[in-house]
Amino acid sequence: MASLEPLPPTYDPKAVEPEIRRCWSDGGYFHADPSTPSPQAPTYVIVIPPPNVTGALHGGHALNNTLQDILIRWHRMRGFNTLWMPGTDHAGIATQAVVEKTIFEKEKKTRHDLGREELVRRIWEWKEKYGNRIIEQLKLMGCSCDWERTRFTLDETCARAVRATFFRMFRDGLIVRGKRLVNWDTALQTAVADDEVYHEKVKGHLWHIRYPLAGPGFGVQGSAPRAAGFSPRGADTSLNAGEEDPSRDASPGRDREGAVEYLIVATTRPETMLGDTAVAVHPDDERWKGLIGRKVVLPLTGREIPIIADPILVNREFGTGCVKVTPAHDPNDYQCGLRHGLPMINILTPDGRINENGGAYAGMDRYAARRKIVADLEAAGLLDKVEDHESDVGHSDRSKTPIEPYLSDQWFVRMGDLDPAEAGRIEGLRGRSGLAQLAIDAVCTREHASAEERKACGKVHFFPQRYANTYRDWLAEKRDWCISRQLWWGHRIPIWSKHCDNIESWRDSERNLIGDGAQGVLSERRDNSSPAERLVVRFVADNDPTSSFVKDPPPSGGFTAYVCPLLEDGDQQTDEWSNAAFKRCGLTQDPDVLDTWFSSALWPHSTMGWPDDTAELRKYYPGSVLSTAREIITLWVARMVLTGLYNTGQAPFHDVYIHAVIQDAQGRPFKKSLNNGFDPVDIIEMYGADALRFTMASLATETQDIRMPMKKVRLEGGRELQTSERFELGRNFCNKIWNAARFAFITLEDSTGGRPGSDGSNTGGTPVRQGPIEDRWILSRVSRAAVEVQDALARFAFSRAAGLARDFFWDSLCDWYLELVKSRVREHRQADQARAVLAFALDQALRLLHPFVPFITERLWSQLNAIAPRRGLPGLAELDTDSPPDNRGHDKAAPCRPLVIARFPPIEGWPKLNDPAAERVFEDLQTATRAIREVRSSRGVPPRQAVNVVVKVPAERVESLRQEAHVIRRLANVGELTIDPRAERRPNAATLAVGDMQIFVLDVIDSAAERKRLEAELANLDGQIAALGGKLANEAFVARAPAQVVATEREKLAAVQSRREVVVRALAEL
RNA sequence: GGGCGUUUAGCUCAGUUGGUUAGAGCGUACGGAUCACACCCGUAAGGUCACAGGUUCGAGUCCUGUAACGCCCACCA
Repeated sequence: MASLEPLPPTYDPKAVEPEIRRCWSDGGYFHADPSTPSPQAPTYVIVIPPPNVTGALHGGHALNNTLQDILIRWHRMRGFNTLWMPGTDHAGIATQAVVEKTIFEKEKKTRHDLGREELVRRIWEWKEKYGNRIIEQLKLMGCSCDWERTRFTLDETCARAVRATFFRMFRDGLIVRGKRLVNWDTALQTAVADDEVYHEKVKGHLWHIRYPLAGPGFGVQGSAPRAAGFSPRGADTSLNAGEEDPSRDASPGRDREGAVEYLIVATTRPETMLGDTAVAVHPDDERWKGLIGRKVVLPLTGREIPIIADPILVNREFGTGCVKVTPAHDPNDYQCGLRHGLPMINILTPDGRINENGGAYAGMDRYAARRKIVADLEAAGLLDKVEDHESDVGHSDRSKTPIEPYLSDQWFVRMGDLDPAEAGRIEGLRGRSGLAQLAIDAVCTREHASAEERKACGKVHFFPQRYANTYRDWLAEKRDWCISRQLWWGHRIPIWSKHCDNIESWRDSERNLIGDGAQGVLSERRDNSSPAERLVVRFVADNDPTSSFVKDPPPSGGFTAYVCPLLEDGDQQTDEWSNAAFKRCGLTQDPDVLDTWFSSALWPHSTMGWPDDTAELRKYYPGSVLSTAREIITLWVARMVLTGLYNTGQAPFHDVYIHAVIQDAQGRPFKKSLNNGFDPVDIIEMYGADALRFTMASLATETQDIRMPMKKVRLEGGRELQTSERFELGRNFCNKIWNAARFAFITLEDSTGGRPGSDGSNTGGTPVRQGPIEDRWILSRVSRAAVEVQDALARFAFSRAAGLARDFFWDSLCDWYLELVKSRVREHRQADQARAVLAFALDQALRLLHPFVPFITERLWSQLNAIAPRRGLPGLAELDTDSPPDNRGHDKAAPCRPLVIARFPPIEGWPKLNDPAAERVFEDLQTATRAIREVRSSRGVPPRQAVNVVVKVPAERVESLRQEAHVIRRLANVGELTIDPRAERRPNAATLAVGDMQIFVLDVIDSAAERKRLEAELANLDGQIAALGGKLANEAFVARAPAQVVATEREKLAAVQSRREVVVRALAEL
């Protein structure tokens, strides 16, 4: 690094960032080693929420990864063995859809044209080509992940953990097979997740259909022909159903004698009636009470279906109070069907046509069938009426076509409570009743006052704490987790199955499978584990309607055998290898893949090499913090806790930090479709990575939303992009840091007595404690800033931490201290000590700021090392820069450690530098300075023109104030400054009363303006006196408020009153 | 429908167990090409803390209710 070239006056991130990135990368500073720096060093670990491999960096990533990097860099500098584990997620459907789309656009081929193997190959190809984009973007941001460890949820390390977990869960009876309604995309012929379904209002109709009652003795005679539904006589019998009948609504479906002839049900999807298996009414509904248990004839099919009572499904007030029940095609009906043990008739083919269960309508597209059915019902006189109806219809986000609820076989993880005996046998449940309970009990929902208490509690803590409830409430439902997806991109479900007509045919396969002969599939394994430890077989009897797994094959009748092997020593060919082996036994692998969240759930331990007992797992698991968005508390966080406990016995992290969601000015979340977000790479291009990061940190308050007004700008090249003025906050601050450092470098180099530190006594021989007040003050501020910033970070109060660091740097260091150093250096007044203090303060500031703005601070650090290599304060604050880096340092050749691994200011600050008295006095000086400036400004005194000032202070402070007078003189541009305990106001002087001082600014008088100013001040003081006096006159206050508070109020009143006297006198003399 | 959050200066937000006449950044106004920085420096103006009750000696802060906005979850025959 060419450190000593003069720095340009404006910080140029583009000139600095690539060089710094290379320096960090070459030095390997982000790499974590389980045994370095020392076995005793505490560990700090964050696993990155793996971004979607198809993804590009967006605002949410910029925020979340900035915050994680701040935590990581902070702890690395504190000497922790620090690991930030990076990686990407294969993101099942999202990735497959993207690749399918590009293939279709280029080659007009669907995945069915390509076939499974070829499509998966193409997706891998695509992933290798484009899958690192987001990683590269994270590097641009300066994220200090251990890139050597970068994982992918579909790589072999993760795949082994997936297979091992599935095997264990299957063995423990926690993975089961079942029917389930999925959101079926008939265009893509795949199930899509709930969150991939969007709802759209669609104008449709509500068809009211008559279901005639079945059985003898009901309604009019001749119900049998009507029951067939097709009979024209069906129409004849509905005598009173015409629109002209005013009594119809009051007693629909009754004949002239009031006997019930038919029930009317309403539906938006008439074709689903082909799969109806009941009509439900409310049990307390007087209209239909007597019919419960009878049957109706399903029109068009002639099937008889029961009338059942269901208070959950039926809303008495809605429509006729009768509901058709189609368990295979509606989620509510499905639940109802389960409650009543109803048959479930699937009427659809995967591509959305009516299947063989649809009788005459089989083979028709569902919408064609709908039209035909409506026409047939009308012809049969069974269509009561048709209403316009607007309803929310679920659409697939991928194909934009309407979703069909579709009943299919799926795999589930059981979340609920198990039979106690069963639960007790499962080691992974650690004595809990079930997986959901295991995860619920791991999280603390109580408030803890301190970090120590939290640690003692031993559970996972959420920040902000309220999100613990979101987590717990969702888990408390204990709904089974559907883990199968009808996709090709993902972890294939490690289950091979075979249907057997009888037990003998199974015995053959079994011999092949686990026989001890050479032909036994699993004998190819290297280890000596017994078959039971590496192979689990479960059976489902053909005649079991619940499809429950049993351990032994049914002695009679057909059944399906499900085989789950533990394939943990495989390689990338595992699927091919095992498929071939099992094929020889007549077994075929389940075509589905696992839910993406199944592998994400294992991320904190799979990335560390579990199920092997690796050094990484021992050192870096469990992690310290998980930082993520609230929308995946349930999908991801809960499942990580659950699998972490189940597999390892330990929750995967101690704290969960939930960051806010960035929204636009209208409060809408950033969405691609709205194009209301920003591209962090654009922001880095325009303002620099540090500006992006500092702004992000400043925004990270505890609220759940962050609003970010965006605006469009057009670059010189004509490209249009979205940005926000708020990033100027970060850019301006970086420029300030840059220039303050430039000034410091000039000052430090300009030393006639050699650079500070060159002789080892870098305070110029002057004990800092006796120097000018600004030295003691800024050093005390350095110490306090170190404490306060770290205190805020420890509470995940990023905005506060950034604000404190900024205030310290800009307000204290730049606006006050540097301004005072200027005159000292120029006047050679204790200049060496000023340089020493300046070098120390800048050193500490760069360290403190590094986690927020790493690039600029690292660059300036190298310059500071060259100019002032030794900058500790002997006896007061020793620094690691004062001695050469130890042998464990990463970069032995460098004269100084790079900032990225330099020591952070101590968490307890620098106790020997704390000087509250100096801070108090300096505050008074600041107040006096500001007061004089105000007078100058309001009188229009030109900045260059000095004013003369007389200050009256109590006699005991005269000496000390005379020593400190340079602060006021310099910063308020005061010429003659007289300090006199007996000073009197002079004519033409403006009068100020601050603290215990009276300040007279001479020869600036403008009677009218002065009167106005004094009167305003008087009004202000009177207001305060009224408030304080009223409070103290209140007997209840004096009696009940703490004595301390009362005493403070009395002191305040006295001080304000004495200031008032000064003002009154000045007014009188005017 | 269930849960959660927000409402403080023109804008975006702080305000730490209740205790000065409520703060910051941006924006605005005035002054400043002073040898670190105009992406800067100095100064100022700007607030019935959404509304209505209550608790308290004392409420931006705690409680109840109302309103508006927003997020998550569930559901809509």
